Amino acid sequence: MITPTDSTGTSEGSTSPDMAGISLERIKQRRDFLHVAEGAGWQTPGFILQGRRRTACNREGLIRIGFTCSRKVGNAVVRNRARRRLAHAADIVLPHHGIPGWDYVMIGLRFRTVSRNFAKLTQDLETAVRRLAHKEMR
RNA sequence: GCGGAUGACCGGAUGGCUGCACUGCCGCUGGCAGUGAGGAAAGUCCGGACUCCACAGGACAACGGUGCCGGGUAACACCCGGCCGGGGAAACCCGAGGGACAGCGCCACAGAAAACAAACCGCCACUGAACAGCUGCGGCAUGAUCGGAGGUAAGGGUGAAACGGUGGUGUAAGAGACCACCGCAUUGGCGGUAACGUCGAUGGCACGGCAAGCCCCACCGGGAGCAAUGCCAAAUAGGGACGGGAGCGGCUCAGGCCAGUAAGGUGUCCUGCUUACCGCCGUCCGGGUCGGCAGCACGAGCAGCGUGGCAACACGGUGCCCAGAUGAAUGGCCAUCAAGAGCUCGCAAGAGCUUGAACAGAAUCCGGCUUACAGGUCAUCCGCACUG
Repeated sequence: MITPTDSTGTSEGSTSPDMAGISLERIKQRRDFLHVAEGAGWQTPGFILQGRRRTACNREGLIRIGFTCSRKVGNAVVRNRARRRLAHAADIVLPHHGIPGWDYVMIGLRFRTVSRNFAKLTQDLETAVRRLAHKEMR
């Protein structure tokens, strides 16, 4: 019920000219995950978001995003599904609401990441991004 | 038709929109096309392939595994066929199924007794005592009670298991003491490749169970694993080789300023000289972390055909190429259709609505085993009922 509007939203976002300066990249190195984990965190009903501004910001318009779903989330099928949902939500939200120059990590939770309504999952991500920015200011 | 047994199979289909990974192409911030999970991909329990290490001669010891027979296989703890034992009315199912005179050990509870014989309740005759009975008064083919010294293991009861079983002869009562059948042991014939079966003879019961307690016997096994292993190789630091490399000022009254610098150390005390060494600079070499590439998908491969074989399987020829990621792709939604399930209406045929799902995700690759699994399909067989 929500996904058709979501999918058209992403297609508009990726092709819109005002978002041309922002690009997304996946975090794959363990030391990057550990670096982000030292920053601020915010728990939502569907996941935990960690975020940190990169110190050596060589590329200004870049947002990096990583996903982690440990074995506590469930078996392999459930883990893959949780990771895909988080990645999809990040593709929708971060080009609009993410702060360039930041690294984010989304952590999946047992049962809740998979069962959470997807529209609410995207809203959670928006508020979490704002909260992290607010925490960083203080 | 109902109930059951066994074996095999499927694990929604089609279309659209939109994502992801890899490959190829193009007019390359992108676009197009192709391909993209399973029967268990799982558990990581066995067996291999392939690497490296060790030994390069295998054996012995230790440790681990396997354990009826024959066959299949690269190999196996797997598969096929058979044997034996147990279960079932049957189809069929289950079985770590070698050795208990090589040795050690154990046999709880119950029971009299648990391994070498014995005897609790019993049964039996003998004998002694007193009592009763009978008497011809000497006693007794008498009855029951108590004691003594024996015989016996049939019956009772316990147990997973009790020193062969059932029936008879026999006896005081009994007992393989004897007989018949069965079991057992030894032995011979026949059938079978064999496990084993079968027929007979002899013996006369001796030799309890547990080897899934240790053990013995036979056979098998060197160790570690794709994060194996090989190649390429940046920055930083460190190692080695070769080469290079000698400077000491000026201004200002002073404070200070300008210029230059790796310019300093070691060598028997000092001075001078020298580049002998370190530190310094350059070039090269080797090791090596992150990373990249190979290993890595044409293989004990898949489909169907033929031949041999009861079968597992083998052989032959035909066709096909079918995931390859590395914080790890293969997803989501919609529509239509289909097996099935539920509810309502209906005598029924049927109609309407809802649902349309399980276990679960490749990670070097194969052969197995085990475990999980919504719903469904097919074949063969057994029993019962019905029809003819």
